[in-house]
Amino acid sequence: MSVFSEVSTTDLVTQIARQITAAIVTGQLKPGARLTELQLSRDFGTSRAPVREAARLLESQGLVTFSPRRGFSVRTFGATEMRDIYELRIGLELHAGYLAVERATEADIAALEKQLGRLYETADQTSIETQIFEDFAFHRMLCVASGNARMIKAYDELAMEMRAGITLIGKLYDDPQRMAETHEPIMDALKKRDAEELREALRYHIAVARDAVVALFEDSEKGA
Amino acid sequence: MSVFSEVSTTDLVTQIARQITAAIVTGQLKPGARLTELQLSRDFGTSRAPVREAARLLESQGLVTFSPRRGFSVRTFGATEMRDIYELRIGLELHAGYLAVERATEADIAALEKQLGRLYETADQTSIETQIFEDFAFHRMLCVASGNARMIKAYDELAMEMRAGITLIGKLYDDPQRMAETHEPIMDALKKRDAEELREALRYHIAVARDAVVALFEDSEKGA
DNA sequence: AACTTGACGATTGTCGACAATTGACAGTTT
DNA sequence: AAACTGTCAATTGTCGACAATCGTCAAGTT
Repeated sequence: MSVFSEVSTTDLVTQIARQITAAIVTGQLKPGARLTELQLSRDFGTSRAPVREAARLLESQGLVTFSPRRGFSVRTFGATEMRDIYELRIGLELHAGYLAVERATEADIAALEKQLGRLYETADQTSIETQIFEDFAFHRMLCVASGNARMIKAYDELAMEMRAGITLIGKLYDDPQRMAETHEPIMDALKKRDAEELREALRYHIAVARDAVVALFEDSEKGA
Repeated sequence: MSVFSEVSTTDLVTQIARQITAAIVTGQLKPGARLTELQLSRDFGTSRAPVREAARLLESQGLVTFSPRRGFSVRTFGATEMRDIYELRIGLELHAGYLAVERATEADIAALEKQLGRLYETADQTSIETQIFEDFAFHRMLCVASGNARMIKAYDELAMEMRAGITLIGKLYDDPQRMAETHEPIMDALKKRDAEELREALRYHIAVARDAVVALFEDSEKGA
């Protein structure tokens, strides 16, 4: 074992993608905004090539859209799109839970309980982004507990889109404390390794989130 | 309404991505094979830029892997990876069926029945690829019938990986006729709009495919 | 006045070249 | 002989430039 740790040599594409992603999910870049390559390359102090590749990467993640000869734009989210995303998440996460009941290790469950604790800890944080981050981390851990790597990848893709959409709305959880509490039935069912109970707990939990998000989107669409 | 139809101006990236994809899913490019940009650009008669972008596109689809400073390689599939993929597909497609029971239009169902007919028609085809293609088309239509656009996208991503993996094995269905027949219970349940029956039909159908594929991969891994 | 045409600026599509890094091989030292 | 070091070919990372295309807007025509 070496005394030294590796030095990071992250390439430009990764760095640029990260920065654009951050700008989108934090709402600094609003949906529909055009991302011209020249402008971005000026901002980053690079040439257009890495910017293009980073943008294509984000396109595959569903954060930006691409039209030939028109370039990249920050993805716009509609109510039906958010409904679709959450609906898919239900199918995904219910199955992750089903698998986790059989496969979750004690370490997995311990990690989930610890994460549940973090939900309560951050409940008084004013930062919505932090709360969302911790909430997503909990659900991601459930996917990890499913023992299915592809499941995690699929969840990450969805989470990115959900995060961008939620940030767009600006608010979601009226009561963070209560939000944390609604994870308890999920935790209980998993600890009991009761597949059916976990299924229902998850279905309810995500459906509530779906309805809240979709309603907010529908309102904002009516208003606009 | 114009007399003329649009002329295609597909850009190089799309064309290149298509060709590489075809080469991978048909097995002409074997897993692990390195894709050097210069070589590819020579083959396609273009510069490296479009090749890089096409390769990154395929990476996001899971067909090729990318390592910094090492470039692109055709993705290698292992037994556990294929198990994960099929497992996720189960969660996905079961939920698609659940939604389709409520949302499928008569046109959706008619399209599915027509596609079922094509399964029988192509059952005597020697080309495995054609059979796989038609089979996948059937299941894709189920996702379409779910009325969830995001579901279709997720399925397409999975299908691409499944197709590449299956082609790698070279064979899958011993009896194409029987393969076609096993779709009947799915069709019946959907026509009856019986959610629970459809769920079980799909679960069984996909689980059989999963077991077959995983077994083939495990054998080939033992052999190698 | 409404429509068509033409030109212009902005932006993307693609290219060829150079710099940086990697992996392998040979040469050298102990 | 083993290990280390230096060199070199191969490949990727990045760049700047040119050509092609699109949207816009003004000018011209009916």
